[in-house]
This record gives sequence, structure tokens and C-alpha cells, in this order.
Amino acid sequence: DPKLKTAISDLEVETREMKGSFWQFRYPLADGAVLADGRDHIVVATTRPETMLADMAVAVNADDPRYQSVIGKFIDLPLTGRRIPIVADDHADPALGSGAVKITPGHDFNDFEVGRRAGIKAADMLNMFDAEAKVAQVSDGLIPESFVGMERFAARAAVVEAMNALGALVPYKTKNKEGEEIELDAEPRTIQTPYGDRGGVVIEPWLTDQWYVNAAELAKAPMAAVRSGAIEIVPKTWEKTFFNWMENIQPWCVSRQLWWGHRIPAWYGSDGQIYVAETEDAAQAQAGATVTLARDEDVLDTWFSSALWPFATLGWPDEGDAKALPRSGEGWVGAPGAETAHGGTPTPQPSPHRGEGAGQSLLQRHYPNDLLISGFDILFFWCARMAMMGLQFQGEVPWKRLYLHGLVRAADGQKMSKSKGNVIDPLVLIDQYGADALRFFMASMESQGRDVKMDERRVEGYRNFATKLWNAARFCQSNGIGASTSLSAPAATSAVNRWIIGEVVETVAALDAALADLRFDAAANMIYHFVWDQFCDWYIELVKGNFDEETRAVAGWVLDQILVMLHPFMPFVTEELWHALGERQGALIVARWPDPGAVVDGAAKREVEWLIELVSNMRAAKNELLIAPGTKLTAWLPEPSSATRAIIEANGAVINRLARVLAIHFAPAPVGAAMQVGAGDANLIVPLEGIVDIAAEKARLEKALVVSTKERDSLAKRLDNPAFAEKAKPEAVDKARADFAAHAAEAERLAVALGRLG
RNA sequence: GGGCGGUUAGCUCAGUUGGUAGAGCAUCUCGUUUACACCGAGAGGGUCGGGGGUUCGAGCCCCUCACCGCCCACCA
Repeated sequence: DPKLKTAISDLEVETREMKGSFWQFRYPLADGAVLADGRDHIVVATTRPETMLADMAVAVNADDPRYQSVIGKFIDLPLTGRRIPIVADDHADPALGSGAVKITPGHDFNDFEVGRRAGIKAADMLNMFDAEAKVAQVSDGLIPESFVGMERFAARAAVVEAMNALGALVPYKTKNKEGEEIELDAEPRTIQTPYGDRGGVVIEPWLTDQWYVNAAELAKAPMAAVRSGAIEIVPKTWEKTFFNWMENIQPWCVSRQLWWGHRIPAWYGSDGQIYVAETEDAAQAQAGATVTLARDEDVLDTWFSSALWPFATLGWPDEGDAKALPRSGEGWVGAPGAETAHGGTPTPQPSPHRGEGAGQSLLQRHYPNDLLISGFDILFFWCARMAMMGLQFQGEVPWKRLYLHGLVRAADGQKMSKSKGNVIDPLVLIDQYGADALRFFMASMESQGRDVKMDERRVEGYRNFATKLWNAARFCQSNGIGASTSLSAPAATSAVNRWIIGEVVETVAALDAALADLRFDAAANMIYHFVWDQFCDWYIELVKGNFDEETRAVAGWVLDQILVMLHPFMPFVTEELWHALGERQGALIVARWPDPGAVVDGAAKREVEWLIELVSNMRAAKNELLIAPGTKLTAWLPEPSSATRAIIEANGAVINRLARVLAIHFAPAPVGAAMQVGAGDANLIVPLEGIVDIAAEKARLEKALVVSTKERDSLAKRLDNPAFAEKAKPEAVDKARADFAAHAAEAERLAVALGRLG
């Protein structure tokens, strides 16, 4: 069916507030009809007076007492002399204007619908503009020749002038600057006007023949798929929006007047018939050999073509093509002895496509896709249409999950737009900070669909992170550390190496969980903190100066795991380092996802965490007491637990180098000024005679004592509440008891330390 | 007019079945020991928009108000 073209909503058209005028016309009633108040005319208002040349009706509300007497009667239009009916329609609101509306079905969306309801066939609707928006003669030939050929805005002025000359223009009364009442031909106002950003002109609704798709029919299967869970929309809040649109879906105008795109498969015969077919030969066969065919000049809407993407990219419609592309990761093995490489989605579950493939076409192997990641702004344009097409042509959903991410907004929180001038050019940011930093920024800010406000400082921070990684890798390399030859963790005996392997195990698990949940921010933060906090700040510092064979193997392996895990977020620097660290059998992008084949070593973890606590607490204490960080001190630990004693004896060098402790004597400390440094169950006494004043140390301890006492008392209060023990979950009660004990012990330790200072 | 989202440290944001708040940047102090000053060590900083409710317990659940943003519709 020819229908009013809906391209205004399909193209990128903004409405703009533009200065305009509002005119009122007198339309004389025909055949001596009169209104309830005896007037012989109806007043209508318009911001587009020129369209009156194609008016086909006047609408009034059936319940409006002013007009009930003239419903079904006629108007003889000025200028054209066209006789048009007065119709009843709810579109006419008695409360607005005169309550009567002029109806131009060919040039207004609402009027088109009113015209249809009034029984006017689309083919009969008057179209008074040509493609350049100049006035064209209409099918009833009633537009005076003097208007034909006029540009639309010239026609506007001409119609107003001609109506005025006929006395058919209703003047407005208003006041001028001097306060005198004057009459104007039109009331100036601000009008929301459809405006084409590309063409830079006001958009004119225009009645044309277009091809439509019955979208309501196509929408049924996708809606069922989302309801059944065959398609999961993440985050779920978008489901409501999805259904709201799909349930109220309008016919989809798919024809476009462009010179590029898939051409509409329709041919017009010399007999006036339309033939729709897959090929011209098929159309010719339909038409018969004697008919000369001409193909429709229009092309399909770009979203129609894009909707075919999930299967058109996999060889459709030639489904038998099984060797169009190599399988992902094919021909490369991540490590000697490793089986099939897998460069796909790093979810804990193996891809259902793994291990299959022989004799299967790409389409069979990869359709449906697991996941589509898209912006919510094209949920309808693209995603919903892909679901329609996939279910229509493949009988199956195009993807099992649809993840809708947020949009990057300008630093002021507003949507970027050219007219606002707040657009951020990603290429400028890439020049400044690198593509990796920008990509990592977007991943780290993507928390399930929330919009992202641009924060350049954060991008800068991730640039620094990339540099940090680069420097760490360089340092490793300079100490003989290179590409690992093992997918699983190397054998390790030292606590530090066993600890970092355990940290990798935990990081991989946490990263996998975050990615499976599509929490890209959590995943990015996980790898960020592992690299910076665990690997750079502690592991490298702990092993510095002791790069034995085992440590080089472990460090090289850990670095490789880092590169693989970080690669999805920072593809360039990681790929570069991957090759810089040694000979590889393939690119990082197709390397195997980490599979450490190791477990967390609890004893090693406790040992290293004790050392970290000791070093941190020593540093903090010195910093607060204004003792130069480089100052080497001696500590006393009278009664160490056997575990603590063993750790200290095994890590003398590390304690010396990082904690700056020359020695820890397992004996009572000499009498005199000292500071207390805790680590686990140990309370080291560090004599400070002559190094620091006692008052400062007392102040430090008192501050800490206040904190732990406050925590202890708060927990005691909660535990003393019978309702808590009675109603709270046992785990919560246990945790409160444990926390209470820890804070009580801490307070006790500090009190003893204070007492020692006197 | 309809719908959705947001309001947590100075800024940009996390906070996963309710258990007593975290990150990055910024700020302050100190620092050049075999990677990195785009660095290292340490510290300060939040009555989680206001009010009310449910609960032993609320940033999280419910009601309400305020402000901000986005989408859709309307605009003769």
C-alpha cells in the first residue's frame, strides 16, 4: 500500500525550535450551512498555510456542540474552490484553537490518519509538492496556475497574501511596545520543526509510494524467544523497553532512495503489474516472456541489510561452504603439547562449537552466536531486526544473549551531538593516551548498561597502567625472564613462587566469573589490580636480586598469564610484549586462555601475607614517626610462635631488604624507648633510643588504640543484644564474634605497648 | 503526558541473596634501594540526595519528596 512515508523517524532527524507564525483562516461553509452560533464559516489555524492548497477536509470533534450542525456538510475552499467535507474525528480537540482542524492528508502525519479514517484512499490523497518542494499541480487540477512551480516558502507567503486579499485571513489582536492594541496577520511563536541535519533544511512530510514490511508478523517470534529465554537480554531492564516497542510495532518502511545498498527485488512490467522475485529471471518467468520488466530503483533500508548480518557473514545463502575461513585459532598451538588452541569467548564453559567443525559449514558451526554486544540506542534498529530475520530465515535466534552496553556521554553528562558541540573524538584520545588506554577505560567503566561519562583523567590512568606493565616486562627481561614454555604453572618450591602461582589461580577464576557475568568493569579491575598490586608491588619486589632458575620460570609464566588475561582489554601492548619476550608459535590473540592446573598453597599464602603485613606495618610506623624510610632498625620478638619463627628464619634477606630490619632477636627487648609493630600473631619491639621522641610513638599508639577500642565496643554492643544472637544468621554471629576477638586482642596489644612506654 | 535510569570521598565511578562502605584521579607527608616520577611508601577524606517505614541490623527492601539525565509520544 502506498502510505505516508515514515522516513522522518528513520533518518537522523532532529526537531528544532524555530521561529514561526501561526495564521488563522476563514473557510466558508457551502450550501448555506451555518454553525450553532449562526456563523457561515469555520476558522482553522495553521503554521503551514501553503498546505491549504491540498486540503481535503476539515475535522471537528463529534462532541463539540459548536460544530455538530455541520458534520457531513461541506466547505468551498478559497483559492482552489475545492469542495471538501467536514468530518468528525477525535483528532480535533475542542479545547485547542477553534476546535476545527484543516486536514492535508498528503503532507502531515496526523492528517494522513484522519484522512484514512474519513475514507480517503491513499491513492487519492493530494500531493502538492514535487521532489524539490516546489508546488506541483494536484490530481484534481484545482491549484491556481499562479502558484504552481513556486518554492514552498514563497508559496506560503503567496497563499497568505491571497487569503488576506480575499478577506479570509483572521487577524490577531495584540499589543505593540507602546501598549497600543494592534492587529497582526499572524501570531509569532516558537515551533518544533523537523529539521534535517544533513541537508540543513526543514523536512517536509511527503506522500510517496514505498515498500513496507509487515513488522507485526515478524515481531512475534522474537517476542516469544525473549519470553522463553531463548534470547536473554542483559541487563534485564531493557526487556520492558523491548516488549513495549515490539507490541506496538508499526509497518516497517524498507525502501530508500539512495544509490547504494541492496536493491529492492521488485520489477514493474509494461502491463503495470509488480513482480517480486529472487532474480530477474524468476520475475520474467512470472511475467511471461512478452512483458518488458524494469527493476525498482529503490534500495533496502540499511537496517534491513544489517539485520542479515548474523548469517549473511557465515556464508548464507550458500550454506554448504565449509571452508570459507579457518577455524578460530586453527593452526596454532599455544604451548608445546597443548591441544586445540581456543581463541574464543573466555567463559568457564567450553564453547559448544569446540571440537566440532569437520564437515560443518560456518553457518552450522557458528549460528546461533553466543553473544551480541550492542548499544541500547540500536536495540530496535538493529538487534530486534536481527532477531526477526534470524528467526524468519534460519528458524533460530541469531544469538543466545544480547548485552546492551551504555553510551559514552560528554564530560558534562549530556549526549554528544554535533549541534551541541560537545563531541569527543576518540582518535584524539588515542593519539594522546593510546588505543589500549581508551579501550581499557571503556571496559572498566562498563557496569551493565549504565552510561559512561567521559573522564579523560581515568584514560590517562590506564595509559600509566600500560606503561607500568611495559616497564615491569622490560625489567623481567633484563633479568633473564622470557616467554614461558608451559601452559600450566611450573613446579615451584619457594613460598613466594608458590604464592604468586596461587594468586594467578585466584585471579583467573575471578576474571572468568566476571566475564561470564558480563561484568566487564569487574574483569578489568581484577586484572589491573593483579598486575599492579600483586605482581609489580609485591612479587617483583620480593624476588628482586634472587632470579634463580625456578623464579625465572615462574615469573615468565606469570607474565604470560598476565598478557593473555589482559589481551582482551589492551590488545596492542600485550601483543607487542608477547613477541618481545621470546619466540612464539602464534599471535597472542589466538593464545590459549590460562589454565594453571595448580591450586592455592595455603601455607605459602600465609607466609607471604605475613611478610607483606610486616613490611607494610614497619613502613607505616616509620612514616608516622617521621623516621627516614631508609633507616635500618633492629627488632626484638621474645616469644615467637613456631610458625612465625620459621617464616622469619626463612626470609631474613627479604625482611632486611623490604622491612629494613637488620635482625629480629628472639629475646626480650632491652629496656628503653621503642615502637611496636605487629604482624599476625607477632608483636615486634623496635628500640628507638635516640631515633624518635617517645611522645610521638605514644600518640601513634593511642590513636590506634582508640580505633580498635571503638570497633571492639561496637561489636560488643551488637553481640550483647539478645535479639541479634537469636535472629541473625549464624554466619553473621560467628563473624561478629571473630571480629570482636580480633579487635579486642589488638586493643590489648596496644594497651600493653603503651604501658611499656610508661 | 508516558516510560526508564541516576543522586555513595573534592572529581569520575564500584558496592554481587540486607551484616556496618571501596577503586582510580585529586589532596597532604615522605622518598631516588637493580624496572617504572606516566614511579615508590604512607596518610587524611563519606551522617551513602532529604524525610518516613520494615528489620536484631538498611548504601542495598518499601513509601514519599527534591533535583539531574535519557527514551517515546504530542506540539492544527
